[in-house]
Amino acid sequence: MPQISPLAGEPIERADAERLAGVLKALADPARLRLLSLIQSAPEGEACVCDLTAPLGLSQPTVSHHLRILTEAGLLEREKRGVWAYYRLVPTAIATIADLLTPPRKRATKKAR
Amino acid sequence: MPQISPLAGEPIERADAERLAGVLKALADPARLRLLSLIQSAPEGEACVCDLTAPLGLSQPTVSHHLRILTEAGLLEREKRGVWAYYRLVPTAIATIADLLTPPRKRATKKAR
DNA sequence: TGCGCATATGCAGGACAATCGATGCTGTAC
DNA sequence: GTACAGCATCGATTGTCCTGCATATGCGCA
Repeated sequence: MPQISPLAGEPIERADAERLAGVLKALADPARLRLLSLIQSAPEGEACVCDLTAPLGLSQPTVSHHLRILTEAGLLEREKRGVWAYYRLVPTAIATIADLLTPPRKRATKKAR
Repeated sequence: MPQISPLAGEPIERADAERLAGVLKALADPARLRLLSLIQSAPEGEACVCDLTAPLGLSQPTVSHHLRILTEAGLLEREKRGVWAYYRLVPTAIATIADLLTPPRKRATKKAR
């Protein structure tokens, strides 16, 4: 995931706005939010495509499509084991996004970049 | 802004996913992120449309359109003073979104709902 | 009352995205 | 080797979104 300056503080640059919007766009879909939630709450914190189509009520190609978008956004990582493809959350990816949205709370305001 | 259950914890409901995606979709646009940033960093924490068109490089109707979307998402509030319309951030709106994305960190993990 | 400015709305075109069926690819089992 | 299961990709369709132009609305001022 690229380095992005936070939303708070001085006015955000155009390029930063586009990068942040790109990641947020990956998040801004009901199916993808449910995918993240399902994977995160799965037994080992991982799930394969066949486990995800039924709960979502979407076709397998569509689920694959959404998983691809989440992976390219840096939110998921993929591991192929046998015929199955296991997806899991990239550890701090979502928290990083949340931090970019939230103005610095406790810490001293440091001007990044 | 409607009550939404957080992304972490047990699998998110379809309706919650749609609500959260709705707000995120309002955020997931470069022009709107820059609008939020510009307004937040403006002198009094507020700005009128005429202050925002030039920095964005977009037409006035387009800026009005984006401000409308942000307002309807509960992220901005509008106050009409004379011929001008002043927009400011809804105090904790963005932080609330960030909290929904972030799993509980310091606190004991309590399964919400 | 009439004019001008700041903003909002309607409309349309072009670009992008979600979805699915069909198909290709790659391991596994027999 | 052959058949099958899981997954990714392709192509097509449908819908949604961003943007600007034209226009309407509303307010202040002379």
